[in-house]
Amino acid sequence: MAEQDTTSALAPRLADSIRDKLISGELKPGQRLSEAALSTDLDVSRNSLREAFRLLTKEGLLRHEPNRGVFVATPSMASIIDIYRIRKIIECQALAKAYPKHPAVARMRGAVESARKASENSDWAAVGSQNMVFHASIVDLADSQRLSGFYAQIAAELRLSFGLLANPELLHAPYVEMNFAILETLEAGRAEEAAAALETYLAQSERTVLAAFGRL
Amino acid sequence: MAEQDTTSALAPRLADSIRDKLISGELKPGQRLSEAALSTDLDVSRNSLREAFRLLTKEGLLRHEPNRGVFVATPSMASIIDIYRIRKIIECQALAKAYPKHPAVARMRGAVESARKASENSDWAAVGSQNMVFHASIVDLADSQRLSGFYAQIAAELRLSFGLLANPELLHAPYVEMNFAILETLEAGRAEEAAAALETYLAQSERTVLAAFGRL
DNA sequence: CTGTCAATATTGTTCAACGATTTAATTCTA
DNA sequence: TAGAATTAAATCGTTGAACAATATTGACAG
Repeated sequence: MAEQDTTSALAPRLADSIRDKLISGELKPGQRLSEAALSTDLDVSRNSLREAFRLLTKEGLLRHEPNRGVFVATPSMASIIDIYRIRKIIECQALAKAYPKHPAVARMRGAVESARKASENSDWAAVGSQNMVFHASIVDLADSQRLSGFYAQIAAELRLSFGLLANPELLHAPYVEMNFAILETLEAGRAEEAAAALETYLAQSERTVLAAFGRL
Repeated sequence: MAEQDTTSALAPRLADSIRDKLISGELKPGQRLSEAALSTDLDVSRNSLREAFRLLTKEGLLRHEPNRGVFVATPSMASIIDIYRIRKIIECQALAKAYPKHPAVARMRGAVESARKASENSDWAAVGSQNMVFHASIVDLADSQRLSGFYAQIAAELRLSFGLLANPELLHAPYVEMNFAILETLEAGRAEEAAAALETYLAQSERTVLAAFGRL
């Protein structure tokens, strides 16, 4: 990997590191994160670690219980519904009003192509990642830094939910070609139509995820 | 005021306290916040204060420069445009798809009524606050905790911009009756029409704010 | 088995310290 | 005197230790 960036502050780097472990599933929902244990583990002081905890708590990835510690957030049906509600509002609007030659369209295309290759290799984790890139790029169409940042946050939270679910193929594979269709429609200048397709997509995806979640 | 809530953690309370000072204008944009000075001022440790700083930085209210300290965020035209872009997407969609008997509608009505009273008394600060309550309630129509939280954040950032501008009457007074009209349209079951009116409203408000900002 | 109470562990907060970086002041040179 | 270079002061970044407050555990009595 690349050498760590010592220029930036420690706490955000710690938060990045922990976030990766959360998304990768190394840290499991509900698990308690001991300040003492983690601080010696990561070789940082308790104070620095606590600063990182605050950031992740604000992102919704950790839950803080006073005098008891921080825990990995436990996804629920309610949180999944909440997040999909937001996705429908933000992604569909961003797409509906998009300029077909926006720079983010290139990123959408790149994500679709990468997802196809990963799909051929049955690398479902990569398919999932590229799928996320595709949708983040849709939000980028709205040209709002803050909105993109917010979306990145709820996307991370959603990935936490995905981590709980078995069968990643079922969760991601069917959507590669739907993404492609949406992209084509957008580039053809029919943004409204693409947005309608995306809404259908999201509704279907939500049903799948909730069903899988209900099976736990 | 009420006695302080010692049950909750210190850092969030500090953040609340500082946020109030930011919105009220007690702390002015661009101003540097010394850790040492503020910690003795508020009678807390530097560590606790730093935790509060991180929270507010993540909210966009403070800007952090490595090894130089934190500064009150300086609103810019870019940030105002960014925020209005988000408002159009979120508020209009929330309103367009709203259920006319949603509990948040009552809060909208309360805000309109309070704003009218404040307007009669020429209490423009109160008019502005109630205006914010009205729009936050619109977002609540979408029934998404996360979305409402995010909106609260950008609303705070927008209030920071308002604080820079003179003539609060011009910024808030004209919109009281427009809010009322939107509310009536929604309650009449014409949500789409209300959303269209809101979009016009937001475009006009944005122009006014940007114009005032340009005069600085 | 259940409730009480002490012992233990963990978090919440503060303080002091020190290296690193920025900012201000001072000195030196042309 | 103006400007550049150097030194000194202030501030941040991070750590470690300390102690109070709270939560958990385990022993014990009934």
